[in-house]
Amino acid sequence: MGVNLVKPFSKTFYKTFMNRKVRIEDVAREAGVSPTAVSFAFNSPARLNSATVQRILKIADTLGYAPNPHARALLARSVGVIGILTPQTLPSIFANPFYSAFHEGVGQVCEAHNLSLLTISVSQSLSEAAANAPVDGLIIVGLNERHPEIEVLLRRKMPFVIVDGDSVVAPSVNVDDESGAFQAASYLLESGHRDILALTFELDYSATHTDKVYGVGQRRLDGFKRAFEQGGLPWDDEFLIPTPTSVTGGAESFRGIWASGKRPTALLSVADIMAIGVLEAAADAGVRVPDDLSVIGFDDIPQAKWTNPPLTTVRQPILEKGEQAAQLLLALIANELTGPANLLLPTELIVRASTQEVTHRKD
Amino acid sequence: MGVNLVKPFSKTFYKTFMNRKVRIEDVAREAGVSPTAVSFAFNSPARLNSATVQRILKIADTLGYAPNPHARALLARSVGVIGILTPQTLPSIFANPFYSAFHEGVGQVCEAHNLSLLTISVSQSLSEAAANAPVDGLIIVGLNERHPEIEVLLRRKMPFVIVDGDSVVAPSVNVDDESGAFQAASYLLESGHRDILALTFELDYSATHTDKVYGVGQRRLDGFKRAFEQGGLPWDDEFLIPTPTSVTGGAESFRGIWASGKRPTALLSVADIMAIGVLEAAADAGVRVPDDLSVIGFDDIPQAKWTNPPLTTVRQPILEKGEQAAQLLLALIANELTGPANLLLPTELIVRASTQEVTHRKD
DNA sequence: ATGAAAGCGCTAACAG
DNA sequence: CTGTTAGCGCTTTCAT
Repeated sequence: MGVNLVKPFSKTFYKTFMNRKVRIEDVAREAGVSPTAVSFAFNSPARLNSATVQRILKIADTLGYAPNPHARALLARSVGVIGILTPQTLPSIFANPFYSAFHEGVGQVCEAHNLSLLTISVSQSLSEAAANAPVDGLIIVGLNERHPEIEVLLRRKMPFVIVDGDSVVAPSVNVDDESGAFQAASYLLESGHRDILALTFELDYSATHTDKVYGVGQRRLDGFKRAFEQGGLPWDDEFLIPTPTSVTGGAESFRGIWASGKRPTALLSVADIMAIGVLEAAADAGVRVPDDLSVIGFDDIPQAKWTNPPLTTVRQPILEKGEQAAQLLLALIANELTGPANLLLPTELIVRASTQEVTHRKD
Repeated sequence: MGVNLVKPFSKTFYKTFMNRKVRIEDVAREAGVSPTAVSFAFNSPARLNSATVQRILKIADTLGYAPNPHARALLARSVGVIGILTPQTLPSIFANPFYSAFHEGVGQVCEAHNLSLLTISVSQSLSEAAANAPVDGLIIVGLNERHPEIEVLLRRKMPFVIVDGDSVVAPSVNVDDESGAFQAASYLLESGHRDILALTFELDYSATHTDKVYGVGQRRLDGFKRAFEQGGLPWDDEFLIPTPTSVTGGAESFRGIWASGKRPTALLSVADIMAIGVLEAAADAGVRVPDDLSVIGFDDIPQAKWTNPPLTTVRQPILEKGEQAAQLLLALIANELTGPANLLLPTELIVRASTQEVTHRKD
């Protein structure tokens, strides 16, 4: 039964040592059974004589056979992978603690469902990247559903959920950015600050897919403005310092501000990582936080509490955001979503040591 | 030419609105051409009359067609995805700054080659997880090539590179852990410390796939021991405090040590995140670092310099490790690797403020 | 208990 | 310039 495995010139034996993967047919031939039997041995062993199953499995193992995941996915219409798509480069995603925490949340539910997580590289077209990705569904961060590239996905029936973006058709998860920003700015105002600058996301006019400014960035700005109005401080767009979303970006903005001669008593930042850069650059420049300058961030990434001084910031539940997004996506894929699912998670001001009343200012 | 798209009962029209993805055949029918023509329109437009291409593309767009990535991958024997496999849960990977930096390095080269990055969930069998993953190759972190589950991959001709693990057949990237650990311990010894405890990785006997202790963990321990020998301090396995690889793990170990009445003058840690937990717990307990306790980490994750006080640690080039691993993997996949490729990257002691001479100790 | 045959959706020789 | 045909590797009725 079955050709002896070690027969020197067995075609299968030969293939095993060539740079070609072993297919189901090779195993079948070597085991003297049909491909069907091999498939059964792997997928429904009960349908086969258990001795046969053993033999097949053993031969498969010897040959180093494993079912081709693409062929499987093609047939099963599912791969066990969900993707995260966001208009940023892969390295900048992984360098960003916000995304680490977000991935952690998504990872929790992936782990529970034994799914893997694909972080998608978007070099050119978003929709193209999405189309080529071997995923069962997508979590799209920082883009609006109405974005032309995203509408394509809708037409393609690719299941996706929107995070940090406007959405009515697709499920979505957002946090109350406006209110968080309002709290942050109000807190500063109430502490007596009247000379405040705001580090904002950059508006990248060249990238049609960057909607940050109309999404999260805009909402945070709206919150700042509302607080200013309410606090009786006229808003001026000159308060805005577009800053790269990174530690070094924040540091550079601080240096730029100081170099220009401006001496605000407080800095509002739309992201903790920028604020951390400010802290660092301020320390280097001998500017004391919070004595000389109050700094307030946004996100409450884990390291916000480790900074020196610990960062006052607006907490958003990043991990939960990831979890909810993943949960929503799985429900969508399983067709278990009845009705709209647009979540709005709360934000909360966390006062730590990087802010203080303006009256304490040394000069 | 081609059925009117909006004809109410066109089969394709119907499908478009059902929950079924549009296939190449649907586009072909609607455009009145063969599937081949549609394929050409997407993949080699030059081979078609440009008017035809336009028409096909337009119809494809209207229908919301995109080639099925699984079918494509099956045929092309490539998906444009590389995977990272490590015997840890997805959330713990993303929560770990070491992996963030590592992913960042891998992400740099992925981005350059327009590849996506799959972080694989390993619930049960490693080899099974690897087999089911739709990837062109794997970066395996923290496991030896000789591990039985990994040997399977070798037989399956799955291209992979080993990181932080022993390897002779597969390409690999390691850092000089032993020497780094030696430097760290020697530094402490030379600073007069004689009462030192070491936070080590946990040995998980239940998980056959956790080789940490025989790999990186063992090498770091070896370095510590050599330094002790050389420093004339007899080594005792009692110095070892197995600690979960997390901030909270480190904090708990600190509390455990203090609760047990031990008062070492210095703590050696095999990972920065554990050391950060120590710093935190020490601050909470009113133990001053470095006055009461010197703490030294390993890895030099980005946040090591932000801790309070900034952490003395052994730097390993994490980002470069990821980069090199990815580069090696791509070369392997492209069959451009001639001869063995086993990289050993250097480590370096970075002295910051969490350590000082023992003579300064207050008691 | 096992196998033959059809087909998942796509691409690429090879014809015409 | 366009279509026919034959798979890629696997699963799964349906038959035996």
